[in-house]
Amino acid sequence: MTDYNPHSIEEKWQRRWAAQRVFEVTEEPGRPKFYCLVMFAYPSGHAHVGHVRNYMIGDVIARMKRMCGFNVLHPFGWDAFGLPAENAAIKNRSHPRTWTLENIAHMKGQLQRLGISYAWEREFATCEASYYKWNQWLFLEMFKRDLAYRRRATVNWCPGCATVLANEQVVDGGCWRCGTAVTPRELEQWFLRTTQYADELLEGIDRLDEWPTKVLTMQRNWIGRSEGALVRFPVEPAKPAVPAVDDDPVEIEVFTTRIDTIFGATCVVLAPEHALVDRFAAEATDPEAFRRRVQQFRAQDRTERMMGAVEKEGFDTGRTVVNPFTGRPVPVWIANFVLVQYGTGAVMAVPAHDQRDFEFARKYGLPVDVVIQPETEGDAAPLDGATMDAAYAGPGTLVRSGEFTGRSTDDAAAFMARAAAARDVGRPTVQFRLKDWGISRQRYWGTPIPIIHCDACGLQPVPYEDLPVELPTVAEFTGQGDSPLAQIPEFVDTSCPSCQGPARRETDTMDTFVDSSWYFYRYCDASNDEQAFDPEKVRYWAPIDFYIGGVEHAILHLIYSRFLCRVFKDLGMVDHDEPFTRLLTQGMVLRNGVVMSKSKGNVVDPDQMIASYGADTLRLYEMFVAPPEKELEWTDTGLEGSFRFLTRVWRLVTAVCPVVDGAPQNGLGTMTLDDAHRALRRKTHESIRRVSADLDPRAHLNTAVSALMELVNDLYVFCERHALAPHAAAARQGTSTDHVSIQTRAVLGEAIEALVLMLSPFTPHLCEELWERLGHAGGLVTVAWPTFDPEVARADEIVVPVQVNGKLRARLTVPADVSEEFLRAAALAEPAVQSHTVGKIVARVVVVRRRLVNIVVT
RNA sequence: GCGGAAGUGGCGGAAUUGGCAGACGCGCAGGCCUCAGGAGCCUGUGGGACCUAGUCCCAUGGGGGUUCAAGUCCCCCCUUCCGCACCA
Repeated sequence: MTDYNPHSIEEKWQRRWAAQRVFEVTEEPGRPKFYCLVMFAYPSGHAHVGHVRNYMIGDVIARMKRMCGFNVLHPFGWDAFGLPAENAAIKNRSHPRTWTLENIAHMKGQLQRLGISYAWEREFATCEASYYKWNQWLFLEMFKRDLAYRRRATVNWCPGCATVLANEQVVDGGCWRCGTAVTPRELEQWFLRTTQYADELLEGIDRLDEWPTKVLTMQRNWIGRSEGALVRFPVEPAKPAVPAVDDDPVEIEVFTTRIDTIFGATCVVLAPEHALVDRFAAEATDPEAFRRRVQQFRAQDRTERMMGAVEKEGFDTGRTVVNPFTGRPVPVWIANFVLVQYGTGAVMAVPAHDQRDFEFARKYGLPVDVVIQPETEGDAAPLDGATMDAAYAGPGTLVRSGEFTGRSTDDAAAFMARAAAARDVGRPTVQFRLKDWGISRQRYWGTPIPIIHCDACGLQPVPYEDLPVELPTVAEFTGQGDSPLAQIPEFVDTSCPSCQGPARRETDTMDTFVDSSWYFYRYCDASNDEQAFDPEKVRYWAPIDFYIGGVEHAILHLIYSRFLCRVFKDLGMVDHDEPFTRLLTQGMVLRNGVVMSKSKGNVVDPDQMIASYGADTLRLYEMFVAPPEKELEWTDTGLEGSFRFLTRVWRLVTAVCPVVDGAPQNGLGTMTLDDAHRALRRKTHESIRRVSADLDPRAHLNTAVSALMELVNDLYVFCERHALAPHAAAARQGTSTDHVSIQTRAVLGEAIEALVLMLSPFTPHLCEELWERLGHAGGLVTVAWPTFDPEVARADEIVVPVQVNGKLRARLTVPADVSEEFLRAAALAEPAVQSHTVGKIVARVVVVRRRLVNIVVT
């Protein structure tokens, strides 16, 4: 018997898999497909054992599904555009491409050494023109349909990265990547019209029943649908002493979800950034003082203001508007707690029924007018604006609300919104927190936006035949100036496709999330240079059956992808509603209680682990030690335990090879077996049942491994009893198999082969090697997954616990198919039970067949 | 503040439908085998009590409840993690 030597085994099988292209697939109509995908990688440099965890999870599922007869697409690629490459280029005075390609080469080697079963022939990197050409094509299709548009907007500017960020990329007021506090900036920007699909994106969530609820909740919150009404308050003229800046009558439009409280609106409040603020300042008696106060609010830390950490402050503009429902004038204030980016940037304040408004009113002595009275119980006093100490936001009956007085809040809001529409002072509406997706980035290392600016013709799409607009090679990266592309005249200067006159290219590049929001379709047809993908191929493979990735993409990537899925559907290129049927968000890998990361200095390099223990040990350890969704605390001793287990498997299988080789397993059904043999068969079939269910549909990889460990433990006991290797005592008796019965050989053979097959998704190299040594040629990648016989898996004797008043008192060993009556009688006759029932009245005996007996005494 | 998930031995974690709590592994202890053991194999390992071959009690964050039966279902509270955060 030779020792378990992972290195030679792993190299041997990795070479063979590649040479025989065993993981490459094509469409096979009529054969069930399975699209297993892990989120592709940003090539940041070196992957650590935390990065590779999800690749290993995906590999277990892919390999298992392959054995179950599915045509499995399991591709990999690179999310290769992005800032770090550019920053590294600035630092090293090199080119982002160089840095990126080197990292890809290294990380690909790491994944290949782990034996992940990717269809490498479909690999691509998004920084290749053959990929981003289709980004540009997609952009133009959207531009044609008005789903991509340009407008001047206040955007989130990250001074650290010197670029714009989408709302989704601002985390706690800072840049999601570098953490620098973002600042507002006015720029012409490109947007994708995600709001067009806001309702669809929200409703679709209800059908994503194989996604973690956490992700669904986050998406619902992010979309932030809110039903309410827009109401216009006409602005009254400024005092005659101050000339109006212009004579247009103006209105302030507010969004409210509580139009039923509008009779209690005692002022209207504008955000400091509201469009009317400047005009009001100009028309104020002391414009300078007015502007100074506004400026104070605008200067307040944006983050803190958004997070409500700043005290509510405001001032009266001196202007009034008319409440369209009461006809009475109410003052207009400007306050720091009103957000310009939500709704209309103006609100009506109803202090009696909104806590924020209440606090504001109390601070500045504004009236608190109660217009909703709750259902009073008994003699509770009705609400009084003068004495309340908090707003009442609950349900009730409208009071002092004109013709609406007496209505219930249940339907008043909808009714009054319609009334506003009838009077032409407002309308019912739905607000979303979700905004259109700003995709302009003032950086080099991304997809150039294929638009040409012509002074005569305006925005002109680059003609399709001119795609791709390739990134020019930039000689040197300095990090100076706003947009690298804008500094390259050869790139910028072009001619208008429409009038042939001189024109300028757009110099913004696309947010890299555009690249990553449709790459899964490209895998289906990765080398197509005629179109983004052949819809027929995507029809075969999509949607993705199993998608694995980090929960950090719960909002950004997964909403953008769901959005582009709908765009492709409208383009007639896909026919499914949702791109990802099932989503698994894997947990992080920690070491010493903190997330493994280069900056924390606690990373473990997979290559070092492979050098010490082999890839199979690393794979098994990460699959076994925690469920996929949970965090995994890295321990060296745990890893050694996994190595020990594989050594145990190796010794077991190689030792019994001569015994089981050629054993007549197909005769098992007719053989007469003794108890020990039946027990092992039962364990084998029970293990097949458990492992199969644990992998699919449960994806409880850790319990699947423990079931296999149990099987191995039982096999060791069986071998010891039957004087077989690998036990030391047996080994001393020599390797002769003469004493081994045909029954033993058959039962053992069945168990060993099932073990090797079921372990193979976890530790494929080891299992391939063992499978070959068991006498099978041709590899096991597509060998059928073992099936179990429920009759064999069922125990013929079972242990039934007996409780008295819910406390365990005895155990009965009985035939599995025993009747309830027998169980009941046997339980009552048990001495250990009788000692607790003697002298008492048996009130009830609960018998659950095959589970337990509970005797209730009083 | 709102929403979500979770809380089980010394540790990682099991427990598909309410039915023997602690599978499997790590660690620890003892034994076998050995020149040796940081290899291998076997055994033990939630806590406590006692009349210690055994028996009994307690135990899944805390407290109530439903039930013959609760880690699992319901209510209240505590803690941790995550998400959203003045969204009108």
